[in-house]
Amino acid sequence: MQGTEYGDEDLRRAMERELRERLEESQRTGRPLRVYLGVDPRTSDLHLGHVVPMRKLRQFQELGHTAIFLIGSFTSLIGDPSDKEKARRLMSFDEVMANAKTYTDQAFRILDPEKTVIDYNHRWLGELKFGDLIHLASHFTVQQFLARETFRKRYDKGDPIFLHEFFYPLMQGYDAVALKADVQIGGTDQMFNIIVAGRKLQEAHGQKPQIGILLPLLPGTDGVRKMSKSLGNHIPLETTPEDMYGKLMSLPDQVMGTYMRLLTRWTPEEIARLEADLEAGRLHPRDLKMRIAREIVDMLFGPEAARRAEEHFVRVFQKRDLPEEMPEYPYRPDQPLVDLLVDAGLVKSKSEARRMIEQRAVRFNGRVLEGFQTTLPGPGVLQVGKRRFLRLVASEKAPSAG
RNA sequence: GGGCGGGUGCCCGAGUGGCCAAAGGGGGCGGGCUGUAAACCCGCUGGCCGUGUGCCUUCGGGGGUUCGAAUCCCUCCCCGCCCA
Repeated sequence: MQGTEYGDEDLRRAMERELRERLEESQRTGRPLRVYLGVDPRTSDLHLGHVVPMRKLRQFQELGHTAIFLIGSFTSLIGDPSDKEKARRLMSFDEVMANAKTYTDQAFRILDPEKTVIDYNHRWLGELKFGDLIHLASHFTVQQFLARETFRKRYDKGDPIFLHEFFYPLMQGYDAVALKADVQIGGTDQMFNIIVAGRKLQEAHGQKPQIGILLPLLPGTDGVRKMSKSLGNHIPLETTPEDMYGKLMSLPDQVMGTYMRLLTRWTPEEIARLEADLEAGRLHPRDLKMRIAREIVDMLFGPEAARRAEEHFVRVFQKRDLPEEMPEYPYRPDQPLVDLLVDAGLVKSKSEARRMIEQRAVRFNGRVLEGFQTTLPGPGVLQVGKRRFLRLVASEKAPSAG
């Protein structure tokens, strides 16, 4: 149960005991445990925050248990209210399935594709009748829901709480029933869904209640709030090793410990040593962060990609050299700078282009450019800010006469 | 269904006839500095061009009053509270 977090000693002890018993039983009977992790495709990206529970799932997988990666094709329609202080938009099934399209590919960066069971909860949630819902709901009181912090806050503030939001835990709880889950993995914000809703509904259906493994939440790039795409503080899995490395380097120093503990493959002893070195001034914070970034990129993309990502970072951000590779765009002698920046996609609008020029953020071959209507003397490297680069190349074909 | 309060830029929020492209904060971006795309400091943050006391679009939707509306009126939609 290393690395778990329950916020309540009794619960922790109970879960530890039950897990031990269930593992022993599994060993005795030869029946692997059914361990599941559910992820809602509210967006198209999985991110580093998802990696934490996925790695835990992978551990069970390696021990020979059945790992189920559940895609919340139905729960996503509502969205989990557990971690949000406002109601979420209802989504359409098509939208959700479109988002889910690459989820499995992304997940297989961590999970073993050969051994992972992929399932979708619309298969059973979509089949429930109104009467079934009434039965599920009858196991809970409104007070239990209102006691939850996120609903409590909204209630006190006079913010809307929609009735359908109460269905979310019922749905997730029923997932555990449908999957006959022995263990469910989730973040600490899943306490209610896993421990209350899931276990209660399983017992009501004559099943042994699942064991909840609750893992700490990974803070996002702001270093404070839970990583989430909707908060804009996420590091997506679907990106380049260079981008991931850079985003990791922009983390505030104070979350390095959390990242080491939750994401790296390092042992607690190694982490303790690194932290002691940091404390004593033997290890530079930047260097530690570079090691963390490299380790995480290595884990997800492999050692070679991690090495290249680090090189790129040193070259572009530390030495302020040009990146090895950059997008190309045809050079046109008559194209005014403002138009060029927009057409090439370096900025979103001409107004932004003008702002960038005014702020002396636009460089050509290393020299700051001035004047909106400036045209460039020839092919070369155009740069906006520190990280937007473009190689202007002579067109391969001469422009057709006309 | 009734009464009251509310719906403002990416988010939160101030503004209750002109000084409003709209305070302040957050986020984002840029510059400086650096140890890094941390921290810190400064600036920018609707669009368009002719960069000007410029033009266009924006304050839930539609309509109106006015020389002029985020602000007033009508109407519709949505949310909260209380009542039923």
